[in-house]
Amino acid sequence: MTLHVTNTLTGEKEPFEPRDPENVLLYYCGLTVSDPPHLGHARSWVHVDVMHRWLEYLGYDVRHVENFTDINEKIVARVGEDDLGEDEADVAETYIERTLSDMRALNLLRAEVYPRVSEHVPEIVDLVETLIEKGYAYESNGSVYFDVTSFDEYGKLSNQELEEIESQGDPDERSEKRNPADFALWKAGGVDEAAIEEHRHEGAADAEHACETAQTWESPWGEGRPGWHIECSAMSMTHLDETLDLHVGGRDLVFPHHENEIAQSEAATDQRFANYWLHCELFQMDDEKMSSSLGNFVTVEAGVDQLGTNVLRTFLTAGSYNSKQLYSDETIAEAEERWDRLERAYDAAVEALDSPDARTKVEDESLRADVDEARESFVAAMNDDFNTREAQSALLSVATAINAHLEDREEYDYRGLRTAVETLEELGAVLGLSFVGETTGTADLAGDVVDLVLNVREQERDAGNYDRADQLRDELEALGIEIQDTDDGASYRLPSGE
RNA sequence: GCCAAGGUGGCAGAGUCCGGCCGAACGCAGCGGCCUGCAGAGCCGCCCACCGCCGGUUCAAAUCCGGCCCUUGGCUCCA
Repeated sequence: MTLHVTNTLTGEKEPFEPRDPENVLLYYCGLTVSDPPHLGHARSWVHVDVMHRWLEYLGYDVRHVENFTDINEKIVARVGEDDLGEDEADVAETYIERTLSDMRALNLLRAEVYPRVSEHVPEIVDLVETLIEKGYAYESNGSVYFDVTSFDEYGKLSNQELEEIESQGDPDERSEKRNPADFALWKAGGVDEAAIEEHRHEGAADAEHACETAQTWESPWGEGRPGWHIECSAMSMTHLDETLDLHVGGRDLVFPHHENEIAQSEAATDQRFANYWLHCELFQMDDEKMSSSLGNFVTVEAGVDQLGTNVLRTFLTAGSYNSKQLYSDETIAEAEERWDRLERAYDAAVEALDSPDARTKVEDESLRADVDEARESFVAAMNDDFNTREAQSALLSVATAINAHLEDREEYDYRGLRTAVETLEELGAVLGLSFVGETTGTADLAGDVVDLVLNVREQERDAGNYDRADQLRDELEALGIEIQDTDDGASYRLPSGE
């Protein structure tokens, strides 16, 4: 059973074969840092992170590169707003820091490099020059455009015919372009004020001033700024190779961004740009996608604060990366239940392992068989195009096996439980779920205080003062502390997230 | 208009590539039982699906083929 992935280029699910059997080159189209990251971004990040973790689990070394687009009109438009910064670079830096901190909060593995467009202008210029020399691009009024008619396979990723694309070109720019579908590799001059005006928020600097803060670079065609698409080609070639194994990004980038990346890269190198194109589907709000431009987003920061990393990651992987996912209070609540169920079973197993009864030689065949089976189905699910929903199901069935084993039992199967716990830890880690929370000093203290209250409650219960006992339980629950009475005393769970 | 993805139980969401083990997973909600002072958690069991519509292929179709309807995304701001 080997890994299979759905390749947008072919529309087929194919066996994954990296060029080098030991190393995988993974490029992820990162953010334009003009807004705080939202849960839609987090969904893609987490899925890419799970891909990265699974590839490592399979034994590959993963070289993972993820860019930041820090040159963009939308960034310029925010100059002066709040404390974002006084020029384009400041604003970008503010959001890059914010993004990296959000990524840490989501427990993402770090990429090897986070290249920035602003640091790769020379490479971009080189690439553009190559394209001009090879006859794929032309200069016009100080700007450089890619001539789509020169690249026979233009449209192969998004499955469109060139004439269809041509008819949709922006009429305002036709004058400079040979073909309306041609796209800019290099844009002459500074930033267009009108473009800034369009994206300005309240409180931002006026458009004229903002434009003045935007950086321009020298080039063979005069002062100017790089076009949007060329950056990813330049950066992925710089930090990885001319041919990538996996190129991942949001579904909304298929056209024009990825289509153009293919055209300019393959034209320049005569090599296939990426062997596998994977696209993450978007969040579905009521009847539209979540996006920065629609303003209907929840920030990653708010999501982590509200739900905690584990619940959030459970939510974000509750559907396959390449299927749309419904974003609603109900679907979030469901993810919370799924995670809680996992965590409760895990905690119960760990607790049982600590008890003296666990040292027996009882063997529970069905526990062991269920855990083995769960592991197999987890592996099969992940190998089948990173099916995280199925993988979660496998984890949940380990939880059920643990609970069933613990039910009405005097003696435990130590080895069986041990395996179950290790399986949850190991496979959970593939999804970035962490059962062993960091116990901070304050959490320990809180635990001690809760124990104290529970002791008092226990005395009240023994005395038959159930009203008083229930009151204490209600008050603890009002604080988010969940109480469970068991045969040997009450246990509790502190609120998750912290 | 063109391109792409999808329409599966009350909800959510796998399964569709490679037709039979799908008598449709996992979870939530609901119901019954056990446990319990009560509650929760948990266990066992159950309910709910003619798998968008119509036609075809086949011994056999949610899965393959054809047509239709609907939804969503993209069509140069987008993860």
